[in-house]
Amino acid sequence: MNEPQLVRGLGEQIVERLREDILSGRIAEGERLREVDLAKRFSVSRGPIREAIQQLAWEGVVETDRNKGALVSTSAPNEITELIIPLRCTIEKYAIRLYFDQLTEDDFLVWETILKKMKQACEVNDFALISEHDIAFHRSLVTRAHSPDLLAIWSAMVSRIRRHFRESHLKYQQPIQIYEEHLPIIEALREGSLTEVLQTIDDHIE
Amino acid sequence: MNEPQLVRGLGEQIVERLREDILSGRIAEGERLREVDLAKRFSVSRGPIREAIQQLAWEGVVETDRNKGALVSTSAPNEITELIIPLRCTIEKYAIRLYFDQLTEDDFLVWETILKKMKQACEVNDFALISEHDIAFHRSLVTRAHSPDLLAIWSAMVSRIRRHFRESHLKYQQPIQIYEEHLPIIEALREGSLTEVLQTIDDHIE
DNA sequence: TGACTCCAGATTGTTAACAATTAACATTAA
DNA sequence: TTAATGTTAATTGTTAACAATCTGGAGTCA
Repeated sequence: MNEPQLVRGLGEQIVERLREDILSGRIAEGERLREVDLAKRFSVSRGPIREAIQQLAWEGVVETDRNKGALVSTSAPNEITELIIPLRCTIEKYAIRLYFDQLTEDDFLVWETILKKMKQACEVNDFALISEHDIAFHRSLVTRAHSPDLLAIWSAMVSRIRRHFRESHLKYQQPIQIYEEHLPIIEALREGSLTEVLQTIDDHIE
Repeated sequence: MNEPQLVRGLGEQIVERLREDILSGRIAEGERLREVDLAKRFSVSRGPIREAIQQLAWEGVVETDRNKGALVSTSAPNEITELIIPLRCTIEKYAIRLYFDQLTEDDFLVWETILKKMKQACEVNDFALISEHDIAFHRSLVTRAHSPDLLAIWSAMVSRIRRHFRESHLKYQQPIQIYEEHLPIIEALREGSLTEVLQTIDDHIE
């Protein structure tokens, strides 16, 4: 059934916990990550720690120098966001074009499940969780194309603007609006033409 | 002087050798990569091998499943190339805009050095080497912006179309033309306006 | 025959010890 | 004092052994 990883390796679990710690600010910018410290903290050996750090390094969350270990990246003044957003938009629209005429009810089930969770997160003002579900939703728009290459490129971009996601959400006075802004996309996918769908993506990402 | 890594770790060396083996076809598509075999072949332990495989995995050269190891990716019918090329073009132009008015003679020295090597590779019809220098040149257009994020995104894309680079070069009857097509870029950077430079990039990547 | 269970070998995941490199500090000489 | 040079502790790079998981086939039963 192609289950998306029931059991995850230690490395992947550590990636998630470290990324959350860093993005939330619990681990400060510029702070040094020592392998032995992390190994002790997570009660694992340095193997999975090194695996996690390598992953975070290409996400841009940390920077590594040979023989000098890893530092938490200082978040660039993200002017780069203005480049990434249109690129990301291009990719998501490209992905949708690939499968638009093959949509099934299962696809909508996946999307609606994610949006339901996002709604719940909105109702309790959990901005970190809102961001994760927001990213998960857009990611699912891409994964539906079943193209590892497409997903990899999308991921490379989004990992660089995770902070932007969080910060932009913080501006909403009514978090539920974040949820509501996603509804037109699903609606268009259900009932609209391809052109209309692509337009809603443009409007949404803006 | 900010030397770009004199000594490289075993992992990185192995990445290069494996990537070359795979892209050149010496390791076939779909073939399985066993860690112990590779460890024996390169006379290292499995640590650096795992590091290399993780790197190749996000480049899209191999695919990994948990507890099942790595397979050489079957090169997608790269329709995705038609998406990546304009994206790549956008990024390179964005990068150049960032530093266009700060160019120094050192910058041209770097580019001319790469092009000189490319010319030599063209003269002996070494297509693999031509491709590497071609990629190195465009990469240097991006690295000059000193933005790790920009470089990471560019790399994520280019690693997916390395095969495309090689195949497109093979079509040239006079390999030296590949070299010559890069000259207008340098010329424009030296003497042209920003608009003209961006136009040569568009023309070159097409 | 066909589906199922179980076992053994192969392979990856994880760990802990060892080696190489770096960074900080003390020492020395100009 | 200041710069250069050892020296040592801390840290990362690498290795090899151990644990967990998967794969494929022999055997069993309906």
